[in-house]
Amino acid sequence: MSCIKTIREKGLKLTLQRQLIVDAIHSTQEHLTSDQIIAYVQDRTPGINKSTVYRTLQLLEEAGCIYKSELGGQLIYHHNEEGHHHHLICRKCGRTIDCKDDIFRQFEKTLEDRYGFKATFNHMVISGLCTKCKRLS
Amino acid sequence: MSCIKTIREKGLKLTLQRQLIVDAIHSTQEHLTSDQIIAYVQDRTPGINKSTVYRTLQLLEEAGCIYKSELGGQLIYHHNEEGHHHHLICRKCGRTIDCKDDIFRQFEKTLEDRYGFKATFNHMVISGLCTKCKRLS
DNA sequence: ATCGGTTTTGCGAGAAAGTGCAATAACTAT
DNA sequence: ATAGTTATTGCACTTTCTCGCAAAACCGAT
Repeated sequence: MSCIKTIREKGLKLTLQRQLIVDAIHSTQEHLTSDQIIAYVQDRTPGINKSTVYRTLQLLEEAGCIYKSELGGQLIYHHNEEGHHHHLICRKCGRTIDCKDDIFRQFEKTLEDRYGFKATFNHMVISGLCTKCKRLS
Repeated sequence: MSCIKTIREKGLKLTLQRQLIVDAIHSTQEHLTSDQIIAYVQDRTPGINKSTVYRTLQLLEEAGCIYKSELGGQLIYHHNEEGHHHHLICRKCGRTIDCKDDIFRQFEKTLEDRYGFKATFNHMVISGLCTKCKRLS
Protein backbone atom coordinates (compact mmCIF):
# COMPACT_ATOMS: atom_id res chain seq x y z
CA MET A 1 0.00 0.00 0.00
CA SER A 2 2.90 2.33 -0.67
CA CYS A 3 0.97 3.75 -3.62
CA ILE A 4 -0.26 6.61 -1.45
CA LYS A 5 3.33 7.36 -0.50
CA THR A 6 4.41 7.21 -4.14
CA ILE A 7 1.62 9.60 -5.12
CA ARG A 8 2.78 12.09 -2.48
CA GLU A 9 6.44 11.74 -3.42
CA LYS A 10 5.67 12.47 -7.05
CA GLY A 11 3.99 15.72 -6.00
CA LEU A 12 0.61 14.39 -7.05
CA LYS A 13 -2.49 15.23 -5.07
CA LEU A 14 -4.16 12.69 -2.88
CA THR A 15 -7.86 12.86 -3.57
CA LEU A 16 -10.69 10.68 -2.28
CA GLN A 17 -11.07 9.34 -5.82
CA ARG A 18 -7.47 8.20 -5.94
CA GLN A 19 -7.64 6.65 -2.50
CA LEU A 20 -10.70 4.63 -3.49
CA ILE A 21 -9.08 3.41 -6.68
CA VAL A 22 -5.94 2.37 -4.81
CA ASP A 23 -8.22 0.62 -2.28
CA ALA A 24 -10.01 -1.25 -5.06
CA ILE A 25 -6.73 -2.48 -6.54
CA HIS A 26 -5.54 -3.67 -3.14
CA SER A 27 -8.85 -5.26 -2.14
CA THR A 28 -7.92 -8.50 -3.92
CA GLN A 29 -5.03 -10.63 -5.08
CA GLU A 30 -6.84 -11.21 -8.37
CA HIS A 31 -6.81 -9.04 -11.44
CA LEU A 32 -9.63 -6.52 -11.85
CA THR A 33 -11.25 -5.22 -14.99
CA SER A 34 -11.93 -1.50 -15.34
CA ASP A 35 -15.62 -2.31 -14.87
CA GLN A 36 -14.99 -3.86 -11.49
CA ILE A 37 -12.87 -0.94 -10.36
CA ILE A 38 -15.50 1.57 -11.48
CA ALA A 39 -18.19 -0.41 -9.63
CA TYR A 40 -16.10 -0.58 -6.44
CA VAL A 41 -15.44 3.14 -6.47
CA GLN A 42 -18.95 4.27 -7.41
CA ASP A 43 -20.42 1.89 -4.85
CA ARG A 44 -18.62 3.71 -2.06
CA THR A 45 -18.92 7.23 -3.43
CA PRO A 46 -21.58 7.64 -6.09
CA GLY A 47 -20.94 10.26 -8.73
CA ILE A 48 -17.30 9.53 -9.36
CA ASN A 49 -16.75 9.72 -13.06
CA LYS A 50 -15.49 6.86 -15.21
CA SER A 51 -12.97 9.14 -16.91
CA THR A 52 -11.42 9.82 -13.53
CA VAL A 53 -11.00 6.11 -12.97
CA TYR A 54 -9.43 5.56 -16.39
CA ARG A 55 -7.09 8.51 -15.92
CA THR A 56 -6.10 7.45 -12.42
CA LEU A 57 -5.39 3.90 -13.55
CA GLN A 58 -3.11 5.28 -16.26
CA LEU A 59 -1.43 7.54 -13.74
CA LEU A 60 -0.90 4.74 -11.23
CA GLU A 61 0.51 2.59 -14.01
CA GLU A 62 2.99 5.28 -15.03
CA ALA A 63 3.94 5.76 -11.38
CA GLY A 64 4.68 2.03 -11.19
CA CYS A 65 2.05 1.37 -8.54
CA ILE A 66 -0.07 -0.93 -10.66
CA TYR A 67 0.22 -2.62 -14.00
CA LYS A 68 -2.11 -3.33 -16.83
CA SER A 69 -2.29 -6.60 -18.72
CA GLU A 70 -4.45 -8.07 -21.39
CA LEU A 71 -6.36 -11.30 -21.08
CA GLY A 72 -8.87 -12.47 -23.63
CA GLY A 73 -9.16 -9.03 -25.19
CA GLN A 74 -9.92 -7.43 -21.82
CA LEU A 75 -7.65 -5.03 -20.01
CA ILE A 76 -7.02 -6.11 -16.42
CA TYR A 77 -5.31 -4.35 -13.56
CA HIS A 78 -3.23 -5.56 -10.64
CA HIS A 79 -1.12 -3.98 -7.92
CA ASN A 80 2.61 -4.12 -8.36
CA GLU A 81 4.59 -6.15 -5.87
CA GLU A 82 8.27 -6.90 -5.58
CA GLY A 83 9.18 -10.43 -6.65
CA HIS A 84 5.84 -11.27 -8.20
CA HIS A 85 6.20 -10.11 -11.73
CA HIS A 86 4.20 -12.53 -13.83
CA HIS A 87 0.89 -14.30 -13.44
CA LEU A 88 -0.55 -17.58 -14.55
CA ILE A 89 -4.33 -17.50 -14.80
CA CYS A 90 -6.36 -20.67 -15.03
CA ARG A 91 -8.93 -20.31 -17.76
CA LYS A 92 -11.23 -22.78 -16.01
CA CYS A 93 -11.32 -21.76 -12.34
CA GLY A 94 -9.88 -18.28 -12.80
CA ARG A 95 -7.27 -18.73 -10.08
CA THR A 96 -4.17 -16.56 -10.29
CA ILE A 97 -0.72 -17.99 -9.62
CA ASP A 98 2.03 -15.45 -9.10
CA CYS A 99 5.39 -16.36 -10.49
CA LYS A 100 8.90 -15.09 -10.25
CA ASP A 101 10.61 -12.75 -12.64
CA ASP A 102 13.26 -15.27 -13.66
CA ILE A 103 10.75 -17.64 -15.23
CA PHE A 104 11.46 -16.05 -18.62
CA ARG A 105 15.25 -16.07 -18.27
CA GLN A 106 15.80 -19.29 -20.25
CA PHE A 107 13.18 -18.36 -22.84
CA GLU A 108 14.74 -14.96 -23.40
CA LYS A 109 18.05 -16.66 -24.07
CA THR A 110 16.45 -18.99 -26.62
CA LEU A 111 14.98 -16.04 -28.52
CA GLU A 112 18.31 -14.22 -28.44
CA ASP A 113 20.23 -17.29 -29.64
CA ARG A 114 17.84 -18.30 -32.38
CA TYR A 115 16.64 -14.94 -33.67
CA GLY A 116 19.03 -12.34 -32.19
CA PHE A 117 15.93 -10.82 -30.65
CA LYS A 118 16.08 -9.11 -27.26
CA ALA A 119 12.64 -9.66 -25.79
CA THR A 120 11.39 -7.90 -22.69
CA PHE A 121 8.68 -9.48 -20.64
CA ASN A 122 6.88 -7.19 -18.24
CA HIS A 123 4.09 -8.43 -16.05
CA MET A 124 3.03 -11.14 -18.41
CA VAL A 125 -0.31 -12.80 -17.88
CA ILE A 126 -0.33 -16.34 -19.18
CA SER A 127 -3.52 -18.27 -19.78
CA GLY A 128 -3.76 -22.02 -19.25
CA LEU A 129 -4.86 -24.73 -16.83
CA CYS A 130 -3.84 -25.05 -13.16
CA THR A 131 -2.87 -28.37 -11.56
CA LYS A 132 -6.41 -29.17 -10.38
CA CYS A 133 -8.29 -28.22 -13.52
CA LYS A 134 -5.69 -29.92 -15.68
CA ARG A 135 -6.36 -33.20 -13.90
CA LEU A 136 -10.13 -32.91 -14.34
CA SER A 137 -10.07 -32.27 -18.07
CA MET B 1 -4.70 -17.15 -50.08
CA SER B 2 -6.76 -20.23 -49.33
CA CYS B 3 -9.11 -18.08 -47.25
CA ILE B 4 -11.45 -17.76 -50.21
CA LYS B 5 -11.50 -21.54 -50.52
CA THR B 6 -12.16 -21.92 -46.79
CA ILE B 7 -15.03 -19.44 -47.00
CA ARG B 8 -16.63 -21.43 -49.82
CA GLU B 9 -16.08 -24.74 -48.07
CA LYS B 10 -17.79 -23.50 -44.95
CA GLY B 11 -20.86 -22.59 -47.02
CA LEU B 12 -20.25 -18.90 -46.45
CA LYS B 13 -20.92 -16.42 -49.18
CA LEU B 14 -18.15 -14.75 -51.08
CA THR B 15 -18.94 -11.05 -51.19
CA LEU B 16 -16.88 -8.16 -52.51
CA GLN B 17 -16.50 -6.95 -48.93
CA ARG B 18 -15.01 -10.24 -47.81
CA GLN B 19 -12.65 -10.40 -50.78
CA LEU B 20 -11.34 -6.93 -50.01
CA ILE B 21 -10.80 -7.75 -46.36
CA VAL B 22 -8.93 -10.94 -47.28
CA ASP B 23 -6.90 -8.85 -49.76
CA ALA B 24 -6.01 -6.34 -47.07
CA ILE B 25 -4.81 -9.04 -44.69
CA HIS B 26 -2.67 -10.59 -47.43
CA SER B 27 -1.30 -7.30 -48.73
CA THR B 28 1.48 -7.34 -46.14
CA GLN B 29 3.59 -9.58 -43.95
CA GLU B 30 3.11 -7.14 -41.09
CA HIS B 31 0.27 -7.00 -38.62
CA LEU B 32 -2.59 -4.63 -39.37
CA THR B 33 -4.83 -2.70 -37.02
CA SER B 34 -8.58 -2.58 -37.64
CA ASP B 35 -8.11 1.05 -38.69
CA GLN B 36 -5.72 0.08 -41.44
CA ILE B 37 -7.98 -2.67 -42.69
CA ILE B 38 -11.00 -0.36 -42.71
CA ALA B 39 -8.97 2.26 -44.62
CA TYR B 40 -7.74 -0.29 -47.19
CA VAL B 41 -11.24 -1.56 -47.84
CA GLN B 42 -13.00 1.82 -47.94
CA ASP B 43 -10.26 3.20 -50.16
CA ARG B 44 -11.08 0.66 -52.84
CA THR B 45 -14.85 0.61 -52.36
CA PRO B 46 -16.23 3.58 -50.48
CA GLY B 47 -19.33 2.99 -48.40
CA ILE B 48 -18.33 -0.32 -46.89
CA ASN B 49 -19.39 -0.23 -43.29
CA LYS B 50 -17.07 -0.60 -40.34
CA SER B 51 -19.39 -3.13 -38.73
CA THR B 52 -18.97 -5.34 -41.76
CA VAL B 53 -15.21 -5.22 -41.40
CA TYR B 54 -15.32 -6.05 -37.70
CA ARG B 55 -17.78 -8.88 -38.32
CA THR B 56 -15.74 -10.29 -41.18
CA LEU B 57 -12.54 -10.19 -39.15
CA GLN B 58 -14.26 -12.15 -36.41
CA LEU B 59 -15.60 -14.61 -38.94
CA LEU B 60 -12.20 -15.08 -40.59
CA GLU B 61 -10.67 -15.60 -37.17
CA GLU B 62 -13.22 -18.27 -36.27
CA ALA B 63 -12.62 -19.93 -39.64
CA GLY B 64 -8.92 -20.04 -38.82
CA CYS B 65 -7.92 -17.83 -41.77
CA ILE B 66 -6.49 -15.02 -39.69
CA TYR B 67 -5.65 -14.43 -36.09
CA LYS B 68 -5.94 -11.54 -33.73
CA SER B 69 -3.28 -10.49 -31.24
CA GLU B 70 -2.77 -7.65 -28.84
CA LEU B 71 0.20 -5.33 -28.85
CA GLY B 72 0.39 -2.25 -26.70
CA GLY B 73 -3.32 -2.32 -25.99
CA GLN B 74 -4.13 -2.43 -29.72
CA LEU B 75 -5.73 -5.33 -31.50
CA ILE B 76 -3.77 -6.40 -34.54
CA TYR B 77 -4.57 -8.86 -37.31
CA HIS B 78 -2.42 -11.18 -39.38
CA HIS B 79 -3.02 -13.97 -41.87
CA ASN B 80 -2.52 -17.48 -40.62
CA GLU B 81 0.29 -19.50 -42.16
CA GLU B 82 1.54 -22.99 -41.51
CA GLY B 83 4.74 -23.12 -39.49
CA HIS B 84 4.76 -19.45 -38.55
CA HIS B 85 2.83 -19.34 -35.36
CA HIS B 86 4.44 -16.63 -33.30
CA HIS B 87 5.84 -13.19 -34.04
CA LEU B 88 8.60 -11.04 -32.64
CA ILE B 89 7.96 -7.35 -33.23
CA CYS B 90 10.74 -4.81 -32.83
CA ARG B 91 9.45 -1.88 -30.83
CA LYS B 92 11.95 0.43 -32.51
CA CYS B 93 11.77 -0.32 -36.25
CA GLY B 94 8.47 -2.20 -36.15
CA ARG B 95 9.84 -5.15 -38.12
CA THR B 96 8.10 -8.49 -37.68
CA ILE B 97 10.06 -11.70 -37.31
CA ASP B 98 8.08 -14.91 -37.73
CA CYS B 99 9.08 -17.75 -35.49
CA LYS B 100 8.33 -21.41 -35.21
CA ASP B 101 5.73 -23.01 -33.02
CA ASP B 102 8.26 -24.99 -31.00
CA ILE B 103 9.88 -21.86 -29.55
CA PHE B 104 7.68 -22.19 -26.46
CA ARG B 105 8.26 -25.93 -25.97
CA GLN B 106 11.00 -25.55 -23.34
CA PHE B 107 9.22 -22.68 -21.61
CA GLU B 108 5.98 -24.65 -21.36
CA LYS B 109 7.92 -27.44 -19.69
CA THR B 110 9.43 -25.03 -17.15
CA LEU B 111 5.96 -23.74 -16.19
CA GLU B 112 4.65 -27.27 -15.86
CA ASP B 113 7.61 -28.39 -13.72
CA ARG B 114 7.69 -25.36 -11.46
CA TYR B 115 4.00 -24.54 -11.09
CA GLY B 116 2.12 -27.54 -12.45
CA PHE B 117 0.57 -25.10 -14.89
CA LYS B 118 -0.32 -26.19 -18.43
CA ALA B 119 0.08 -23.04 -20.51
CA THR B 120 -1.08 -22.75 -24.09
CA PHE B 121 0.53 -20.24 -26.37
CA ASN B 122 -1.36 -19.34 -29.50
CA HIS B 123 -0.07 -16.80 -31.97
CA MET B 124 1.92 -14.89 -29.42
CA VAL B 125 3.23 -11.47 -30.32
CA ILE B 126 6.37 -10.63 -28.40
CA SER B 127 7.72 -7.10 -28.15
CA GLY B 128 11.44 -6.34 -27.99
CA LEU B 129 14.46 -5.26 -30.02
CA CYS B 130 15.69 -6.85 -33.24
CA THR B 131 19.38 -7.54 -33.94
CA LYS B 132 19.98 -4.20 -35.69
CA CYS B 133 18.12 -1.96 -33.25
CA LYS B 134 19.61 -3.80 -30.28
CA ARG B 135 23.10 -2.94 -31.54
CA LEU B 136 22.23 0.75 -31.96
CA SER B 137 20.79 1.26 -28.51
C1' DA C 1 -31.38 -16.36 -67.02
C1' DT C 2 -34.48 -16.30 -63.19
C1' DC C 3 -36.38 -17.43 -58.73
C1' DG C 4 -36.32 -18.17 -53.89
C1' DG C 5 -34.24 -19.19 -49.56
C1' DT C 6 -30.64 -17.85 -46.75
C1' DT C 7 -26.78 -14.91 -45.66
C1' DT C 8 -24.81 -10.68 -45.47
C1' DT C 9 -24.78 -5.80 -45.45
C1' DG C 10 -25.55 -1.09 -43.96
C1' DC C 11 -27.76 1.66 -40.80
C1' DG C 12 -28.90 3.42 -36.38
C1' DA C 13 -28.21 2.92 -31.64
C1' DG C 14 -25.31 1.85 -27.77
C1' DA C 15 -21.40 0.27 -24.63
C1' DA C 16 -16.45 0.94 -23.46
C1' DA C 17 -12.56 3.75 -23.33
C1' DG C 18 -10.21 8.08 -23.97
C1' DT C 19 -9.68 13.49 -24.41
C1' DG C 20 -10.10 18.79 -23.99
C1' DC C 21 -11.70 22.25 -21.14
C1' DA C 22 -13.78 25.05 -17.53
C1' DA C 23 -14.94 24.59 -12.65
C1' DT C 24 -13.36 22.72 -8.40
C1' DA C 25 -10.40 20.90 -4.87
C1' DA C 26 -5.76 20.05 -2.85
C1' DC C 27 -1.52 21.60 -1.15
C1' DT C 28 2.01 25.39 -0.04
C1' DA C 29 3.45 29.41 1.91
C1' DT C 30 2.10 32.96 4.58
C1' DA D 1 -6.72 29.75 9.07
C1' DT D 2 -6.48 31.85 4.52
C1' DA D 3 -5.23 32.91 -0.15
C1' DG D 4 -3.10 31.66 -4.32
C1' DT D 5 -1.21 28.38 -7.44
C1' DT D 6 -1.56 24.24 -9.68
C1' DA D 7 -3.43 19.67 -10.27
C1' DT D 8 -7.63 17.14 -10.69
C1' DT D 9 -12.38 16.38 -11.54
C1' DG D 10 -16.73 16.11 -13.98
C1' DC D 11 -18.90 17.10 -18.11
C1' DA D 12 -19.64 16.64 -22.80
C1' DC D 13 -17.80 14.80 -26.78
C1' DT D 14 -14.99 11.57 -29.74
C1' DT D 15 -13.31 7.13 -31.00
C1' DT D 16 -13.47 2.17 -31.22
C1' DC D 17 -16.11 -1.71 -31.33
C1' DT D 18 -20.74 -4.33 -31.05
C1' DC D 19 -25.61 -5.53 -31.97
C1' DG D 20 -30.56 -5.89 -33.87
C1' DC D 21 -33.10 -5.40 -37.82
C1' DA D 22 -34.87 -4.46 -42.48
C1' DA D 23 -33.09 -4.24 -47.20
C1' DA D 24 -30.01 -6.13 -50.49
C1' DA D 25 -26.87 -9.55 -52.38
C1' DC D 26 -25.34 -14.20 -53.06
C1' DC D 27 -25.76 -18.86 -54.82
C1' DG D 28 -27.98 -23.26 -55.95
C1' DA D 29 -31.89 -25.20 -58.26
C1' DT D 30 -34.82 -24.74 -61.91
